[in-house]
Amino acid sequence: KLQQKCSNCSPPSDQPKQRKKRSRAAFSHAQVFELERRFNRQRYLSGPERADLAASLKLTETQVKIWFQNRRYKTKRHQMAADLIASVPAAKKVAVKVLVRDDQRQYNPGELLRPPLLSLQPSYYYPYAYCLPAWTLSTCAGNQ
Amino acid sequence: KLQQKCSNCSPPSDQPKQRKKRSRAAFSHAQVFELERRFNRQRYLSGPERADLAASLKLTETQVKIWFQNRRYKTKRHQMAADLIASVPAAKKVAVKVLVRDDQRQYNPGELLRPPLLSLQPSYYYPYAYCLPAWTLSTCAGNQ
DNA sequence: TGAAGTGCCGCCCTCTTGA
DNA sequence: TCAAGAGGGCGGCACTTCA
Repeated sequence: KLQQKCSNCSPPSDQPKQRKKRSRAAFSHAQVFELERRFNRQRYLSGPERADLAASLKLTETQVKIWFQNRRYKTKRHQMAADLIASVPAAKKVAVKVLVRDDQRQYNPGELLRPPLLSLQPSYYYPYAYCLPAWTLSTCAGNQ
Repeated sequence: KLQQKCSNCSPPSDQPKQRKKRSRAAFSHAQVFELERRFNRQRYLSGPERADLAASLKLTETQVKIWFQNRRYKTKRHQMAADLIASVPAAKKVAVKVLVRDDQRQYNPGELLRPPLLSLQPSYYYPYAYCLPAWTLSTCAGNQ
């Protein structure tokens, strides 16, 4: 765990690394609308789904992937903030008593930065689920 | 592929790295039987499934994970070998004509190193699929 | 022989940056 | 503001090791 694997790998550095020239693409309203609509339906995309969506929106798969990633994170932060202000008023909900059964300690103000780990959401979370070896194909293909 | 990223990372090397003393655990017949039985049913385990199985077999989750990984690879090698010898005798099966409908080209002997990509298996492939944030919990918890 | 080691890939999460 | 960069984790695949 404390290995700091490759933090400074390839240190000989012949090139100064080129800085990459960040571009900040700024998607169109239509693109954002479609992404938002899809996100509302599902929070994670499989490989093929991502490819289709990217193609239909004229975006790269990476852009779609990153957009969903950022979108998920944004939602989570808002959720955390909402949970925070909802729990501060000292008005304990009954539901809370049930949900935190595995963690009985009282939360100090500082600790509240970490979310309850059991959000008040329904099932909500749904990390990636593939059902086809599509990614295997692309992986093998790109594996020069 | 020809990157050898971290082959000689951490070169200052204060310690000679301790060699790790590989132990080669050799699972019991009962454990292997159960693993085999499960593998016959599903080739990939989700996080919770892995945890349950590991607990019931008195193995670590890593051991179960690695066992499935090795088992998959072994199966794949055998499959490749079988495909190879099955296609060499120039005795075209009828089934083949149907299964490769999307790829009409004739296979040259050299290309046969790459498997048909449409194995003779049923649905078979089924890369990991989660449905619960269980791994999120452990990830967050173990996050230093 | 087969569990474990090694290296590389991809996706995820978290936090930060800068156009 | 928000797409993208950067760091760290995890599982997978392809081999290789060696008890």
